[in-house]
Amino acid sequence: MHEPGTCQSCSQRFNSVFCKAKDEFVNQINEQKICNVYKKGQTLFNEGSYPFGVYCINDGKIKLSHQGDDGKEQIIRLLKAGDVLGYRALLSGDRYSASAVALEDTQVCFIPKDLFVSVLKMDPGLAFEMMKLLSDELHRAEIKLTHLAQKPIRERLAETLLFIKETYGFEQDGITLNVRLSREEIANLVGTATESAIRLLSEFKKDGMVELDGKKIKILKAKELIRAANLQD
Amino acid sequence: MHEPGTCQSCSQRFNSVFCKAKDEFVNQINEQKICNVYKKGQTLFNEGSYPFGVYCINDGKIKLSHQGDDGKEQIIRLLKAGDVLGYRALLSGDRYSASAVALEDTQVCFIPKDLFVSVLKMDPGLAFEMMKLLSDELHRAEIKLTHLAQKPIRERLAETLLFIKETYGFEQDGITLNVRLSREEIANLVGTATESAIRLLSEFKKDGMVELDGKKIKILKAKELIRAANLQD
DNA sequence: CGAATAACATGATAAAAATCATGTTTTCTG
DNA sequence: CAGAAAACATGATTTTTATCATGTTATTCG
Repeated sequence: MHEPGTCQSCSQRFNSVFCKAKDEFVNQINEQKICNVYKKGQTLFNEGSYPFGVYCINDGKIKLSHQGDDGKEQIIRLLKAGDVLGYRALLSGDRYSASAVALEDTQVCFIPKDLFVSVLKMDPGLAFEMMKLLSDELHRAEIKLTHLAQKPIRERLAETLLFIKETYGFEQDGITLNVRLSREEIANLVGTATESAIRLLSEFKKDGMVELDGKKIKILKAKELIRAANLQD
Repeated sequence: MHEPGTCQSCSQRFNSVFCKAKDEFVNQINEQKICNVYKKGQTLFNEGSYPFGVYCINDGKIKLSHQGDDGKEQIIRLLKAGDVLGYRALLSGDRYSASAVALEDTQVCFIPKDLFVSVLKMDPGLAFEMMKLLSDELHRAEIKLTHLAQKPIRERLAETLLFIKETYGFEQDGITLNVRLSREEIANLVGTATESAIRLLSEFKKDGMVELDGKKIKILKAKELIRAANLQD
């Protein structure tokens, strides 16, 4: 991980919600941004606290999770370089409804609330991208909601593995998922008990669909996994 | 239900996402809007088709639902006068991911896509309200997602009844939910089997929390229902 | 390095929820 | 209005999933 440069030359600039933002505003953001590194396991913000701005991931991985009423974690989003977080609460005028924790050492730029809001008001391009982002997230949430309500855990686990693949891709070998998640985190992504996730992962392994080596998960038969996920869309 | 007037004088104007929109744009919308009445059970749009604009409910009630992979309905939103629908797909540049069906005779105004988008680009007030709306919906979806993953059906049913109350309120008597939903629809809102919803409603009745008279549901003990929903937030 | 702790794994059991079956009531429709 | 269809209700059964228990393997940290 190298030092962050300017927003203008940021490798993620055209890969993020800021892709359509005017140069003039990108310059303003560059001047006021505050870059920071969060070590693996560190918290960016906590559910219940007030947002003071948005975070833009330069490099690394972050999980966003809710605390269920009984204290159980539910992971609602996985974020990577180019992703922005913290906007939901800010736009709703709410406290954070989720906590953000780094899954590995992660470099993020913080953009203060007032600046973000004022740019959003002056730059329709950014505003539109923001609406698109929100709409896409809403879509994803609604699909997940339907699957949680209707699909058995085995299918949801298969789907989750494919989702992790979509989000973080593979390592150089082309088959190992490029993120390390505990079985508990996988369970909290699927929405099930940790033991159930472990058990089904073992089944997938027995069926030859995946290979397990500690937290390294290799996808051996993506097609069968897709079948196991039973996706129509 | 009376004839729709102008958007300028619409009873829902300041009750909707258009509350902050400039008069100039409201006038434009008024000129191009197309009003329509949908009978109970009629479909406004279907999952999979392309959006040509957004719908603004003047009077009535609408359900938005997904089709699960196995064909089972999942109701993702309940809408009432003042609510707008169809924007998610439009902003994502997608097809509709849900179908909209009138729960009773409903009057809606249709605003063509191009007009809506162009106003959205020129009116930051409207754009901001739209972002707030999307953020709020996203929030709701994420909470529901967590509850689907973590809470037993009994709690979710209690929560659903309270949600219906929040959305549609009571009839004049102050205790009867102001909407008629079939047991199957309630189940599809809760995310459970119809029989389970029926069974638990009977339990709630036996416990004296609700009174059932066909599709009329009376909330007798709201406090106990809140307790049964086991809400921390 | 080695003890302590956390994560992983798996079997046994219990609880939750879906499905199946059947009968009743309500609603729709000719 | 009567017959048909749909919705509602409830018991019995099966399936799914969570929980509990216990042992093993990794990780962390002094």
